[in-house]
Order: sequence, then C-alpha cells, then structure tokens
Amino acid sequence: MNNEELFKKIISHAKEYGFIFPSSEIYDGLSAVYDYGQNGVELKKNIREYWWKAMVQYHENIVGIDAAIFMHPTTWKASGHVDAFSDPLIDNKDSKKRYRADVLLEDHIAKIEDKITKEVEKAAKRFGETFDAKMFCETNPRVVENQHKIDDIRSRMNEYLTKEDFVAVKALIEELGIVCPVSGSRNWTDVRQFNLMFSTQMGSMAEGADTIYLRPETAQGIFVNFLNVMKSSRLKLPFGIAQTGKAFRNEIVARQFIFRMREFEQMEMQFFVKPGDEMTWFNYWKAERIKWHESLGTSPAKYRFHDHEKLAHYANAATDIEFEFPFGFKELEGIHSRTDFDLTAHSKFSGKKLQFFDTETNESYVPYVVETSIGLDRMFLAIFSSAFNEETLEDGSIRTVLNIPPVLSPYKVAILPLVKKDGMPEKAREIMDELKLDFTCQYDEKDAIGRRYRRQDAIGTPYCVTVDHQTLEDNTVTIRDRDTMEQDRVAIADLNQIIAKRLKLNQYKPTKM
RNA sequence: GCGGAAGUAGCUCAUUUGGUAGAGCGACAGCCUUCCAAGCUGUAGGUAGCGGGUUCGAGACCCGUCUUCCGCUCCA
Repeated sequence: MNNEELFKKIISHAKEYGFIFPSSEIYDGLSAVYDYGQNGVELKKNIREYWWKAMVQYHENIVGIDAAIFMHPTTWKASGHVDAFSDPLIDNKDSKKRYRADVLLEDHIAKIEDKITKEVEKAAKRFGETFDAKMFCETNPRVVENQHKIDDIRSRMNEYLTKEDFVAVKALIEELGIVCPVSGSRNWTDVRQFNLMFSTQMGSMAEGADTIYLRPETAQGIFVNFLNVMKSSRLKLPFGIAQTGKAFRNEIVARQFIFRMREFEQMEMQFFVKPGDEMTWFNYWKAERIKWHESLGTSPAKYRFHDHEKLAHYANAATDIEFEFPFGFKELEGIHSRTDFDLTAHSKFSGKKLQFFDTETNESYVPYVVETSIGLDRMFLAIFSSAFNEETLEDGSIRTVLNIPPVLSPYKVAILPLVKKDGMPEKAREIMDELKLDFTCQYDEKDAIGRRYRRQDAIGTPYCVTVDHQTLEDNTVTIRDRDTMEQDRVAIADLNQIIAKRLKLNQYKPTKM
C-alpha cells in the first residue's frame, strides 16, 4: 500500500469512526474546514491536556491564559501582520510570477514619470539657463498629457483599491497594456485580495463600525497580556505564558485534510528571558519539546529538526520539529527565538513600558522571547496517522487498530459482559459505574465478544475489561491489552489502580531548568 | 490559481452499448452463544454531490458548478 492509499484510508477511518467529519457536510462541506466528532473531540482534548500539563502544571514558572480571539486592531499593526498579509495580488499565467497589483501600476507610473523627466532634461539642455522647468511642465503638450495620465491612473487606482473593486483594477492593468517583466505577456489572472487575516465588524451598525480581525496567531494575546500577568503573578524572569486556542488564516491553498485548515488551534508558550540568555533557552526548549513528542511512543525516526536559514522579521533563531506524515515530513511545531521584537513593537504602538525590572542589577529591560508553537490539529493528525495500523494476525485475518498512546485515547476502558445473560450485564454495569468516575468508559453487550474487541481496537481503546463466569464466582475480571491482545485476570477491586498506573507509564517529565 | 483523478446507502462497490437503483459489510430490534470482526430472523436507510442540456426516457451522454484527493504554485 502506498502512502496515498494509506492517507485515504486514514481519512475515511477518521470519518467512519467519529473522529473527523467534513464541516457542514449535508451542504457539501466547506473547503478545508472540518469538525471533530465524538471520538475526535476526546482525542483532541487529551492532546491539549497532555501539552498543558507538560507546560503549565509541571513548570512552576509557566502560567496559562486564555485571551480572546478578537483583539484591538492596532495589535496587528504592531505585530506586522497588517502590512505583511494584506495585498491585492495578480499572477501572470505565463511566467507564473505573482505581483502586487498596486506595485505593477506604480511601476507603470514610474515609467511615465521617466518620460517626463527625460523631456524636461532635453528641454533644459536646449534652453540653457533661461529654462523654467515649472513653466515648461505646465505648457508642453506632451508633458501635460503624460501628467494627466499619471493623475488619472493614480486617482483611479486609489479609488478602486479603496473600494476593493479588483475587477476594475485588473481592467486598468489591461487598459494600460502592462506586461509581465519576466514573460513579457499580458496573460493575467484576476486580481485577488490576498488577505491572510479574516475580518469582521465590531458594532452592529454598518456605518462607523470598526474592522476587527480574527487573530491569525495566538501569540499576540500573550504579548499584550505580558504586563498584566507579570504584575499579577509575581513571576520573575525567566517565566512563560502558555495558551491554547483557535487562530484563523485565510490560506489561498488549504489542503491535506486537517494539516492546513483555515480555522485551526494552536498551543503556544512564550518564554520571557533576559536578553543574552535566549540561545540557552532556545536550546533548552528544543530538547524539551522533542522529549515531549518522544514520550508519546511514536518512533523517533518520524521526527526531525529543520533549522530555518531564512529567518522571519522577528526572529534570530528558528527551528521546526517536522513529523513524517503520510504525505512526507512537514512542520508540526515551531521553536523560535523572537528577540524583543514583539514587546518592543507593542511598547511603541501602545506607549506602555513593557519591561521587566531586574532587582539583582537594578535595571529595566525588554525581555527576549523564546516561543514554542504547535498546531493542535497537526498533532492530532500526527498521532492519528501513526496510530492507524492494519495488522495481519497469525490466522491471516486483518485487524484494524489505532495504537493511540493510552494517555491520549478517547476511551480508556471498555466494559464487556462475555454473554448477555446470567447476570453478567448487571455486574459489568456495576464495574462501569465505578470506573467511569475516573476514566472515559464504554459499555458494549451487543454481538460476539471478538467483534466487540475489534470495535474498541478501531477507536483505540487501550483496555477491555471482560466480565465472565468466573467473575460471578470470585469477583475477578480479565483486562485485555489493545496492542498485545493479551489478557490478565485481576480483581475488580484493583482495576482502578491498575489502569491508572498503566496510563502513567512513560509520561513526560520535564528536565530541571 | 493551473493540471490530473474521483463523487451511487454509514463503509466497500455493482447497475453489459441510456429503459422504474442492488449486494456485501455495518447500524438497529430480537434469538442463539463461556474470549478475538464469519450463527439465525426481521427492520430502517439512497430524488445517484448539485444545477442545466440532449432524449419518449439519464446514475450512465454533454455543459456548468461544488467538494475531496494527487502534482505544481503559493504560504510558513
């Protein structure tokens, strides 16, 4: 089976067993938007909790917040998102090059301006010292005409861009006969507003309402709360602020199932450090995060670092943790040394002093930031796709099983009466009522026992507790392990403790800072 | 955005050149069953992705559109 087939199987398994459904499927779905089903929501929640514990609960100097998705519009000016992610773009179909439509028009204007300049220079030479450039420009018919052209183009361009009338922008480009500098052709696509950020209006009146963006990353919610948290928590550098939550990006091409979605969930931690210490912490978190991934038991060969050579405007070091998805190694998590870029920018735009006062040196300074940022949906896909297995058993039959790390499994225990008589269902219900207080449990009495085991395998339940005839005599049950299919006989009274102990096995423990 | 492939029941797929839409599995109800999906009986579930065209008649042919997957591109 090749990877493409495997990926298709994984996607249909996700749907068939209630992990992930296409959004609004009864209306044909919505491109690159997905809903988590009854089992998916549990797995996703467990991943989030596993991360949260590793970050917040296990580190005394890391706290969490939950910032709103809506933020003050100036946030995105300070962060650089407004400038970086909002342009009218047009592609040349022949050269496949993409241009900003306004830049193409400005270049065209510049060419006309060149013509005027040359005209003026020529005249200046001719008339010598008596030459009055201003008078010349106002009276020379060719210059006047070109100047009119420029004014016309510029005013129309500004009008169309303000109105976001991109059809008119394209028409203008075609009317002016602008060609692609690379291919020299006029074979243009439509002008499209490339705006990575989703926008909406705050205030129900259309007039006077402010444009509000849905956050394209959760990190800014942490930066704008830096002062609040520092002042209310008594934390000293180095310390971290963690957050999980939805972010939104209007990707041009959103693909590969839940790998690249327009609405997605991030798990981010911004670690504030003393300037100069950032590389030490960058390396600490690099090692720590890979350790976290490996604690989940997926083969280390599926992970690798990818150091950035070209750095973003805010970073002085950056690496990705890449995971081998069915469609190849792709970014799963980013670890970035963001310097003081964000706090300095917010300081400038807000006028607030976003600094830490170091009582050891009696100095105030803007902390540097080391960020770990992981896509929750991507982590879900990483876990789900590597857990999906079709095993060939000794008798040649095939078992479809999700080898999800037990700590992350949607259901921890299934309680199954061997047969639906002799009081076994009642006994099983009794056990279930106890266990469900601590673990997510499923009860199933329908069909043959073997089939019920396979049903649990398919959703990744690590333990099946079976009530049989012996149970009725001595209050013991069998507990079946999903991965080995082996069974142990244990006392009902010990079940809770045994399961709890097994779930804790190999769990992540942080390295001392 | 460009190119390729696909879309019939929850799933996998039939429906010979156009002639009133079917099976297996699954689900549900019941029977039978002492341990790894294969026993028996019954029930439910589809205006064939959607829209239009050709035709006496379209799941099938044509056009459009939507969605998904793959490659390129883009993004990070």
